[in-house]
Amino acid sequence: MKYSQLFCPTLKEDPASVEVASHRLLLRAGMIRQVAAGIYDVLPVGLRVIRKIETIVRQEMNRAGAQEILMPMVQPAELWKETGRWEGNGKELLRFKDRNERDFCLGPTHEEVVTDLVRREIRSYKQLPVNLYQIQTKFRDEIRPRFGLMRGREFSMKDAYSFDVSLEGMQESYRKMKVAYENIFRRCGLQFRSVQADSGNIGGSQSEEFMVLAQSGEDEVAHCPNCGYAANTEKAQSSIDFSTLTKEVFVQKEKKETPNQKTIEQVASFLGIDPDQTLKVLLYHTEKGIAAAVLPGNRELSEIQFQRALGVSEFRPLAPAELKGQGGVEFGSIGPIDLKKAIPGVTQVLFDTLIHKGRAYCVGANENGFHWVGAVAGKDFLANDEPYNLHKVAQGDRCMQCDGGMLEVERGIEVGHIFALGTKYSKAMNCVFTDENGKEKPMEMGCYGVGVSRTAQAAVEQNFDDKGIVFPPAIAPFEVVIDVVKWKDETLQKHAVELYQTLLDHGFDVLLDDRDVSIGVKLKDAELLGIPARILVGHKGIEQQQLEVKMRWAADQHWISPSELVSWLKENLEKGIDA
RNA sequence: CGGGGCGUAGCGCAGCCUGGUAGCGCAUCUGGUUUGGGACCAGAGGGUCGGAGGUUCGAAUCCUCUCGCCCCGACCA
Repeated sequence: MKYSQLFCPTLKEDPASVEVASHRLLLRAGMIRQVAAGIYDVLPVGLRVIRKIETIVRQEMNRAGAQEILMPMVQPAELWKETGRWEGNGKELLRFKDRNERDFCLGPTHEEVVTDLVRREIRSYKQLPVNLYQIQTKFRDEIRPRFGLMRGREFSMKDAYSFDVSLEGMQESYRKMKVAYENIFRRCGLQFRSVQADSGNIGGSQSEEFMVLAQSGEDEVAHCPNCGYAANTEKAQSSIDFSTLTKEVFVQKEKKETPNQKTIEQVASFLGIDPDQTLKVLLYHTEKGIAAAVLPGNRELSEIQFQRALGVSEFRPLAPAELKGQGGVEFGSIGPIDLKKAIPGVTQVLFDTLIHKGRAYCVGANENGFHWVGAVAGKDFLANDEPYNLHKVAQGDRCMQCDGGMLEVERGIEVGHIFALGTKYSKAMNCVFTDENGKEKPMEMGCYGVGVSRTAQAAVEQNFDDKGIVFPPAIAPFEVVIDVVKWKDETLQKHAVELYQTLLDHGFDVLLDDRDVSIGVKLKDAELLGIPARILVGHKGIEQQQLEVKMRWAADQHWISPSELVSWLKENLEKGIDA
C-alpha cells in the first residue's frame, strides 16, 4: 500500500471530550470516526486491524471444529417471544416494525435464531454435536455507550453456539472453545486472563470471561498468585484474616446519638472508630418482599451474589421513597437488630461472611440519628443465621481456594465470554433430537462470544505510549512502513521503491510512505499508527549500504545489511513486543 | 432515567456576561523556497454561529422550546 493513496486522516490534535487513551488514539490515527453515540465508521486502517483479528478468530474456530455461517441482523419478534426475551430484554433490544406492522428487532445476540435453525434441520443424535459460528454486527441499545469501540451500540462480534446430545458432550465443546479462545488472544499478542464469571440463573452452568488486562478496563478481576484462582470480583469469593481487624473502641452495648451522620464515613469519624467496626444494611426490592444485606461498613456488596443467595428474579435497590420504616427511619440509621420489626415488608436478612462473630460493632439503631455501639455479632444479631458471601472481593483478601494466597485485584476489558447454557433455550424453543433409544431430548447448548471490534480497541488500550499506538505485529494494520527522508530525491525514491517491492515479494504487509512531506510528518504518522517495523531510507544508509530499521516498541534503531533484512524482520515481528 | 457540561469553518477553540461588520491556531487551495523529527514566505477559499419560535430598529450574544454530543451517577444510605 502506498500512503498517498491511503484514506487515513490522522489528527495532530487530540479530539475533544474523549476520555480513554485507546479511543483518542483510534480517532487520531484515522481508524474510526463517530457517526452517532456508540456508532462508528471504521476507516481502512482500522478495518485492517479488525480483519486481522477476524482471520485469527476464524482459523482458531475452524481448527476447533466449528463451522462458519451467517445469520440475519434483523430478527422476527416471534422467536424472541418463544424464549420470553421479547418482554424480558427491555431497553437494550432495539425494536421496530416492518411495512406490514410486524415486530422485528436488531439482533443483540443470536441464540433464538440459531436454535430455530438447528431445531428445524437437526433431528438425530447422529448429526450431533455441531458448533456454528458467525462474525457479524450486533446492536445493543446500551444505557450509556462510551469509550469508542469499547462499549458501542453497534459492534462486531464473533458468536458461536454448540449443540450436544449430553452434558458431557457439551462440556467437551466448552473445553474446546476455551482452548480456542486462549489461542486467539495469545496469537493477537494480548496479555489476558481467563476468569470465572457469573453463570446467570441456571444452576450448574459454567462461565468464563476473557479479560485483556488494562487500567482503564470496566471490569474488575480478582486473581490469586498462589493457586491461580481468578474470577470477576462480582462472582469471586474471599475471606479475610479477622486478626487484622482494628481494635474495638466500644465494647459495652450502648445507644449513641449520631445527629445527621448518615454515611458510614460520617458515623465512623463522628464516633472516632474505623469503618471496619461498623455494619451497613442495604435494602432491595424483590418479588419475595424486601431483602436486606448486612455487610461490614468498609465493604461493597456484590449484587449478583446477593441476588443468587436470595434466589429471586426481581431485584433492584429500594428507592428512598419506598422505605416505610417505623418512626420514619431513614437509610442512614438502619441496623440489623430487630430489622424486620423496624421495617415492615422485610422478609429476608442475609449477613456477610466477613462479619466476625464475637466482635463488637456499631450499627444503625433503626431510629433516626441514633446508632448502637458495642453490638456483638453472634449475640445481638446473627445469632442463628448462616452467613453468606455477599461482599465484593478487595485487594488483599484471602483466597478461599488455597486459603493461603492474597488476592490481587486488577482491571480488565472483557473481550470474550464462554458460557455453558444447558437446555435453557433448547427447552424453551423445543430444540430436540432423537437419541439412540428413540427418545426425544433437548439439546445441550453452549454459547461463545468474542468482541472483535472491542478486541481491536483493547489491544490499543494495552499497547500505547506518548507517541501513539504500539500494535502487536499479528494484528497491526501493516507490518512494515518505509519512510523516505526526501521523497523527491530520485536516488532515495528508487531505493525505497525497490525495497518496497522486495518486501512485498517476501509476503510482508508493507506501507510505503510516498508523500512529499517533511520526514518529521512521516515519522510521526508511522508512530501514531503503531506500525511495528519502520525502515528509514536516507543518504546515510545508502552510503553505508545498510538499512536503518527500528521496531516501534524498541528505544533504538538497528543497522541491518540488505541481505539479512528479511530474516531479521521475520524474527523480530515474530518475537513481538515483549522481546 | 437523574444530574452536569458543551454545540461558532474539516479539527481544536475565543467571542456571549454588557446585543451593533464573525475571529484565532491547525488543516485545505495557489505560487515559491524547503525536506535526517509535525518547515517557511506570500496570497486565497471556506460559517443558515445545532434547529425552531420569541424579544428588539438590530440576536452568535437575551428569553422559551427542541435536537445532538460528552461527562458523572443509577449498591456503598
